[in-house]
Amino acid sequence: MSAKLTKDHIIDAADQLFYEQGFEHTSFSQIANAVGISRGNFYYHFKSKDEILDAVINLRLARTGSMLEGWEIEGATPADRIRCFINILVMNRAKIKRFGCPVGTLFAELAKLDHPSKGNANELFTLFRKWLRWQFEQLGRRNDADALAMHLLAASQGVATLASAFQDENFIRSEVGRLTDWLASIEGENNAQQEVV
Amino acid sequence: MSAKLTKDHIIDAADQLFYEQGFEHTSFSQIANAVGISRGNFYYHFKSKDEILDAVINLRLARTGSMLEGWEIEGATPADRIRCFINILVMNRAKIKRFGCPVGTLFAELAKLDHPSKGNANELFTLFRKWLRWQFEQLGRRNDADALAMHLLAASQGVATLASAFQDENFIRSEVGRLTDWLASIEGENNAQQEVV
DNA sequence: GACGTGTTAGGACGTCTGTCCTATAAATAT
DNA sequence: ATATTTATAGGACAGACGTCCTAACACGTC
Repeated sequence: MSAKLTKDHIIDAADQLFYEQGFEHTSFSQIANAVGISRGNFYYHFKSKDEILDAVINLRLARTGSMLEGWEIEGATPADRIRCFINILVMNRAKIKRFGCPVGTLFAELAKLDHPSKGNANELFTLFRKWLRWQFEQLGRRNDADALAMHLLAASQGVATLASAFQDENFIRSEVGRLTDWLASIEGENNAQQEVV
Repeated sequence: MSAKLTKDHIIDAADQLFYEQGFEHTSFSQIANAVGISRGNFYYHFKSKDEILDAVINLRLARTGSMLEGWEIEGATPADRIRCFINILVMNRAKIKRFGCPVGTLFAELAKLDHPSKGNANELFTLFRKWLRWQFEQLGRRNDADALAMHLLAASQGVATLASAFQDENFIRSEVGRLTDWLASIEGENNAQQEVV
């Protein structure tokens, strides 16, 4: 098998296991079993477990970037694009219920470990934050776009945490409803302002 | 030293270390060092690490219960009591920034480990949920008290997560402002309703 | 067919973990 | 003062971990 393929398989398997079990709780043996290679083969592809973690984070960053680009095309208006973000809570509700938010839970773990890659993991949050800020700016909220982005990010993190704690998918739906209404009210305010101007 | 005291010291030290480093990442050696006893002495007080975890959770449950009882006395109105809850975000902002919310991060870790004590840890959330629900009921929101309680819980979890991720205490302050306004609007609605009736 | 590079399997190494045993010291009761 | 319970220290134990070495396989190229 080509090295590139095996390496990608390792990263994919690690990505999933880190999400479901956490980084520290996942062992080389488990990843090796998932990929179907021997434990000793890792050193050829990665010098350490931390290198795998970095690769996983980079993978997630790339995938997140693609997703955001996709929404840029999919959503006609800034509000539509923000709704894409809000709706991932519903789309991924089953996994969120079981394992929480991939971004939030990874960061929380690395923060407790005070792990060197904590900063890299944080880039995932930053990616969403900047994208959302940009959308709110386009929506006409230039003064408080960042605050709105942070508020929305925090709301989605909270929803994911509680949905997981109480094993409640309906809570996701109802809070997504709230957020959608909140966004609509912002949209309305802005349109009203534009009409006035 | 009396057994009771040593046991309490162990639980206290474990409580702190579990919060700062996580449950799995904290070893017996670390707890022993913190307390100033030998590693081998644990077995006399606790049969396993999981037993220490349960003791820590019970300690947190007891402390949380006392805190809620205190707010019951401290706050004159239901809204005042809910404001006590909102304000712990500001009170504990330094620790939240460094280690996140003690309730949320512990649950997230145990959920990933699929640990038997996951349910016990969840009781911490339930304690807050029921107390908040009761306050919203007293505030006159009998129909949606639980939804409001969940919403407020989720909001505080999200604030804690992002404050930790972005190392931003100001974000805690601004979101607490938002939540206080939100609560005031609920209070206002309810008073208006009462005036109508 | 021999060669060299890229890739893999298997296992050794030292370290750390939670668990558990046993001997000793301290405290209490008789 | 002696006996008995309570509490502690120290270390043994097996297992798991991440790391790393080495031999062998698969592959094109000469």
